[in-house]
Amino acid sequence: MKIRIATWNINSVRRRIESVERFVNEYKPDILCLQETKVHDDAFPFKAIKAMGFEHVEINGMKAYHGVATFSKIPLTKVEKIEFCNKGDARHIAISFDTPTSGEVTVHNFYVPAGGDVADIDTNEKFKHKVDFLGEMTELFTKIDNDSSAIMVGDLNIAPHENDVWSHKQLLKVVSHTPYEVELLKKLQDSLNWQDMVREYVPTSEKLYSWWSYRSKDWTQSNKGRRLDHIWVSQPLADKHKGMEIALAPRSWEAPSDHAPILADFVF
DNA sequence: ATGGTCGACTTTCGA
Repeated sequence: MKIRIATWNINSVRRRIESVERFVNEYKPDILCLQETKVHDDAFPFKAIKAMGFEHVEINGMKAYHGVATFSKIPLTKVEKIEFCNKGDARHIAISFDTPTSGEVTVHNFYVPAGGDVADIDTNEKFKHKVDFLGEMTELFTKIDNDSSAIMVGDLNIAPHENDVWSHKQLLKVVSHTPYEVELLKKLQDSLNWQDMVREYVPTSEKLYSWWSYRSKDWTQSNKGRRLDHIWVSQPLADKHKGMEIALAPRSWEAPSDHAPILADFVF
């Protein structure tokens, strides 16, 4: 059973529905996880997504902000949406499906709060939200059995390694790369002994990014990126993935998202 | 140069 899973912060699914369609046609994911859909469930473009071949469309949205969605061509055995931090926002959706070799596999789709501009929980409510959110995620995965088959994808809004950002020194105090956030991400990774799948394919000695700011005339020329998007797998799946790609082409499509999609191939 | 650009039922905020 070959399965291709993709994750993409789309920055408004309605503004970029044509890009989603092009991405599906060209990269052919079996499961597609989107973040920042920015649309209330009542206005979600269901028909367009189903027309792309996804029979199963699971959404968790809110008006104007945040929102995640997971589309699947594979029948689902379970769907779960967890509300973190009791703030009424929509940042998680999990789907499960059956496999011949790994039992039931669960794919968690996350959009972690960006955290605002100042890395201080006392003066910046958004940063406190980010810290609390990561804490609740860690708590959740600590409770889950280490033998379970789990995949976590999404925009975690943290670039942990020195080569996950264009300049380690210049970003040390910038939210997304502060030592405190990196420490919290490490705790999250330890909670289920997650494998950072993407870095299995590109060693930490090499620069690797998935996001480039809109505030740059030519993102390819300045190449001031950060690796904010991730795919992690639990230990039972550590040898089930067969390939990975950060798809750079969609970042140059017309009216692009500021994030590039990431693809992961599995054989179960 | 403390800039710059996106998207959202918007004249401002979140990213």
